[in-house]
Amino acid sequence: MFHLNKLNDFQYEIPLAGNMKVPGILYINEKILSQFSDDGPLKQVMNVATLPGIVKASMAMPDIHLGYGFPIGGVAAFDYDDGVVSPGGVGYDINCGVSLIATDLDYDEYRWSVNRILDELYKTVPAGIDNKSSFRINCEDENEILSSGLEWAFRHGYATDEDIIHTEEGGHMISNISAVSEKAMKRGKNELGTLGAGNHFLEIDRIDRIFDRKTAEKFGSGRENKLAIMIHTGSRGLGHQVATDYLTRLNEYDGSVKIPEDRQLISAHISSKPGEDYINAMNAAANFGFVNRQIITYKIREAFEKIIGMDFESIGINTVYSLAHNMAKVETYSIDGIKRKLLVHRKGATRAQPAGSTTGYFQETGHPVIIPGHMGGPSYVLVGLKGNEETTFSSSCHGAGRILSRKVATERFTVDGVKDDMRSRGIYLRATTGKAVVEESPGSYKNIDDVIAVIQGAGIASPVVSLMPVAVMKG
DNA sequence: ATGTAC
Repeated sequence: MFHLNKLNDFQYEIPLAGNMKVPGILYINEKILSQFSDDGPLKQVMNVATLPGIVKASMAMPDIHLGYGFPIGGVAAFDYDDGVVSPGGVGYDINCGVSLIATDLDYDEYRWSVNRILDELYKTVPAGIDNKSSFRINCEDENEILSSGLEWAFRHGYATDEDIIHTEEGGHMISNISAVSEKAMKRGKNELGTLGAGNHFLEIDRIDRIFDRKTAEKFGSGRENKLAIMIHTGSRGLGHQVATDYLTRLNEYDGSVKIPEDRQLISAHISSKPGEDYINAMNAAANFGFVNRQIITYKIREAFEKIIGMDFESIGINTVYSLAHNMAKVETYSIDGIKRKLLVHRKGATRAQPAGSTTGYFQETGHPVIIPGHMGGPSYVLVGLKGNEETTFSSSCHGAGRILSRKVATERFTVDGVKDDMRSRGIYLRATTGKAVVEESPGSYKNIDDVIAVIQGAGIASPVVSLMPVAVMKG
C-alpha cells in the first residue's frame, strides 16, 4: 500500500503524484483502511484525479470498492466549461438507486402478512437476469418515459403527486431521447417493473430505531416498528446499453480524452457533441430508472392491498424517498469562495443535500439519504449535515460496501449455510439463484456501522432512522 | 450492473 496522509480520524489524503491534478480524499477510518485487500480502488481514485477539469479532489466514500474505471463509492466534480463527462464515472447501471416506502402497519400486528406479501411480490416483480416484464408499454409510452420520467407515471395512474415530491429531481431529468439507441429502447421495452440481479433487492423491513424524531416525522418514517419496503434497482438493460453505446462511441471518437493510466476512464469534454449526447442519453436512462422503481412501488401497493384487504391509502403506503446513486448531475458549489457550475459524478454515492440547500418539501430538513446494509442487518436513513457542500459536494456513501469479491464469497460460503444464517436472524429469504444467495451473504459486506460512523464523524450526514429486514427478495 | 462474450 502506498503512502497516505492521515488528515483526521475520518479522512486520509492521497497526495499529488504523477499526472494527478488534485489530491485524493478518502473518507475512511483506520479499521476500513486495514480491510483493503489491495490498492486497486485507491489507484482508481488517483487515476480519476488526472482527468481534465477535475476540481478540489477525487473523493471516495467509506464503502469504496473496485469499479469500472471509477471506484464504486467515488465522487468527482468537473468544471462544466473545461471538464469532462465519463461514462465510467456513472457506471453501467445508470440511476441505480433506492426507494424507501413507509406504511402505517405495525409489525407485531401484521407479522402474519409479511411472507405472504413477499411471495406475492416474487410473482409480480420479475427478478434475475433477462427476466421479462408482463408490464407492457408501447413505443409512445417508452418515449414519454425517457423524456418525462415520473410525469408519465403520474399521468397513467402509477404514481401519486406525493411520490413525485418524494423523488430526487421529481423523478425527471432533462433529456433528449434522440441520443438513445434503438437497441437500448428495444431492451427497455419489456423491462419496466423488473428488479434485476446482483445486489438488487426488494425487502420488507420494520423501522427499528429513531435517532432524530423530528426529521423522521418529516420524512414520514417517524414511528418505530412500522413496516417499510425498500427497493434497490436501476435502469436495467436500457441503461446498461446506453453505457455500452457511449463507451464504444467515445473509443471511436478522435476528440475523446484517453488517459494512459486506464482506458476504462475514457471521457469526453462536456461541451463536445458526444459528451452532450451522453448526458442526454444518461438522463433519459435515469428517467427510465425512476419509473422502474415507481412501477415496482405500484406493484407493492397492489400486493399489500391483496394480502391486507385494504386500499393502499388506508394502509398509508407512501414513498419516503427515491434516490439515484449512480449519476452525474449539474450542480453549483463554491470552490475557493467562487461559485462554479460543475458536473458531479456520483458512482455508488448518494446526494445528501442538507437543510437550506434544497428547495421544496425537504428545504427545512434536507432530503432523506438511504443507505442499505447487507440483507441480514440494518439499513439507515440519514440526512445531510450543513457544511457538506464544502467537503463532498453534498455526497454520502450508498451502502455498506463489499468486503469480499463475489468470487471469494462463493468459495467461502454455501447456499445452505447462508439460508440457515438468514433463518436464524428471523429473515424470510427468496432468491432466484443460489449464486445470488452466496454472493450477497451478510459476510461479504463491511459492517455498516463502521461506514455510518465515518459518514457522521466526517460531518457528511447523520442518522435519522434505522431499519431491520424481515423478508428479502434477491434477483 | 448486464439477453453474464466478439
